[in-house]
Amino acid sequence: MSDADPSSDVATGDYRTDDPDGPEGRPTHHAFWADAVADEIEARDPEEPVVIKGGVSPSGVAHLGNFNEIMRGYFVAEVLRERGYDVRQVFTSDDKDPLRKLPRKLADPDGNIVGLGDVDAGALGRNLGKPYTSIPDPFGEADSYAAHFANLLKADADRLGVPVEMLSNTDLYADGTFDPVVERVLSDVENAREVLSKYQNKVDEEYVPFNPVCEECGKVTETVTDIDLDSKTVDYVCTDLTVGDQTIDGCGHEGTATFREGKLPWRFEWPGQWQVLGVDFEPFGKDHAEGSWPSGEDIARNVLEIEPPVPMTYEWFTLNGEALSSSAGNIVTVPEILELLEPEVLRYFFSLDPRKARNLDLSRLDQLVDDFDRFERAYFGEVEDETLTAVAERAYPFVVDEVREDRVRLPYTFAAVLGMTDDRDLRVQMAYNEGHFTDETPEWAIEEALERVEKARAWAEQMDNAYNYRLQVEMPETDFGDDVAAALEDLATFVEDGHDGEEIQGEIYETAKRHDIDVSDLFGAGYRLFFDQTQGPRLGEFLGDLDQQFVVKRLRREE
RNA sequence: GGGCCGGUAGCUCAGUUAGGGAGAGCGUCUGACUCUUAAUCAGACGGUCGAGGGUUCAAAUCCCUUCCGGCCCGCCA
Repeated sequence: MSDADPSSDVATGDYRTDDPDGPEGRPTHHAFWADAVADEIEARDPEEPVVIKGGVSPSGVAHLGNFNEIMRGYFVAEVLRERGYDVRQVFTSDDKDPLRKLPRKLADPDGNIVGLGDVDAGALGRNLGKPYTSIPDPFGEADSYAAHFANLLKADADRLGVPVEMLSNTDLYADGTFDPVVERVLSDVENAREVLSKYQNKVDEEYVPFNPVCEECGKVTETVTDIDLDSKTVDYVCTDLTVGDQTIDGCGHEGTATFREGKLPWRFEWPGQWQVLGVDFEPFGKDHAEGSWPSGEDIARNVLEIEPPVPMTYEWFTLNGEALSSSAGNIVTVPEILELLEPEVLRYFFSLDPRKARNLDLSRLDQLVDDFDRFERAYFGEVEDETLTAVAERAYPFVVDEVREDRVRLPYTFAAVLGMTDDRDLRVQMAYNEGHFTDETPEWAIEEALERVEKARAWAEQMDNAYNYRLQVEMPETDFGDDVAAALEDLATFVEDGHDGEEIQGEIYETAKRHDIDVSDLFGAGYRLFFDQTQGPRLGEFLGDLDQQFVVKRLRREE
């Protein structure tokens, strides 16, 4: 590609494999995007282990969007492993970056979002400008602010069953891993300037692409006054750091730093990671597609003289129709979403085409789960949809921990109905009655299916939606007319005589007719008695599943 | 202003590489089940494929123009 041209055929997210040397002489079509990416990596004949990287700057909250960095790479890693490659998936925490401004929200060690007011904000404020790894963990548990954040991400990756190796940029500088890159950039500083200046206006003849950490105040500095390649040190002045419209004061100290006591600016650091880690593939958000990627590619080739990794741009997704924003509170974390659905459903979400911006609508999680269930059935050949089946055949095994055909999925909204009662036996019975379980269903499948009930129940409660009904253990307050009361008594007798749910459902209509009351009034009375609401699930069949004596007593309004 | 990506049914999306029948699920409506009440079953409705033009025997798909949304084009990451 043209060096000055920021557009790139690969960075656009167009990952068709188009290898002119391919034996077929034309692109191979893949149903699953990760296969196409894997083709591209394979075509480069990579050394093993193949390295797949992701990375972010530790911001304070590990939200679902950050997970693109891990999950997109995960699918490519799995495809390559299946093809017989040894694959190493790494995640770099860009933790030598300075804290530039106070985060408005943080995640506590359990992943819960808390405000700045819940921690010592003053202590954080005094650390502005220092590397994240030099700042104490606001929650006092991890080694540093950066470590706290990295722990959260690692825990989330574990929850999703993704084996990823966490790497600290700070460590990579400290242990000398980055030495060759820093030496290269600083020994060829004019060329480095020239390349970067195509992308950044601020690069002038004074610009030195290295930011020493001030030995006096600990802040990341920007003013290098001299480079000594022989002793591998730079001289610097700790000047003010401008961040947007804010200024972080420098201490004015003049000192000398080794190549390990500072950091490269991001535009060099990223390609530097590719070099020292031997990165073969890296997904990145669309914000990088037209900024860092073109410059990174250029720097890799023309400053470091390495081949950049296969890139892939992923679209951002929105949450409930709005951009993810921790400051605006429009955020969801992995632990939060795992309260509402199973890990495999979340993995499925990330297996979808990365080019498409997707909206994660929590109020319609049932749709996502239904889609997953259908995807799963397609894998087992139970869906008449060739396209979906083709994708499922490739992607499904990477989405679930284990492929097991006997698995039972209760439809999510049905699971929400089961969640109206805490009685496990009742839940199982209702699922039997609906044919989701049979005598053939293994016990483990029942156990796993029931886990979705807890998720769907949490969803119904959090969304306070049409499934948020609770079977009332205590008798609700009622105020029925004589005719309704008489009808309820009739119904109680009917139930007492022993009838199944279907019969009870029919009898509700009959009883209402006999007593010359509106059917809706009788249903309303039933919903009041059992749910303390004006509506609810299909009443007769629900009652048929409950304990008979309980139903009879409740209909008679006895405690 | 320039560039990149996206726009297909009410919702969520597949289909766009390599031109040929406009699709799925959910929702909605109707009906069935002794039954207006969210878990069953059947059927139907529903889209000028963002818009306009071009190429073609044939365009959601290729080309041009254009509208809308997101992102990049300061610094930083």
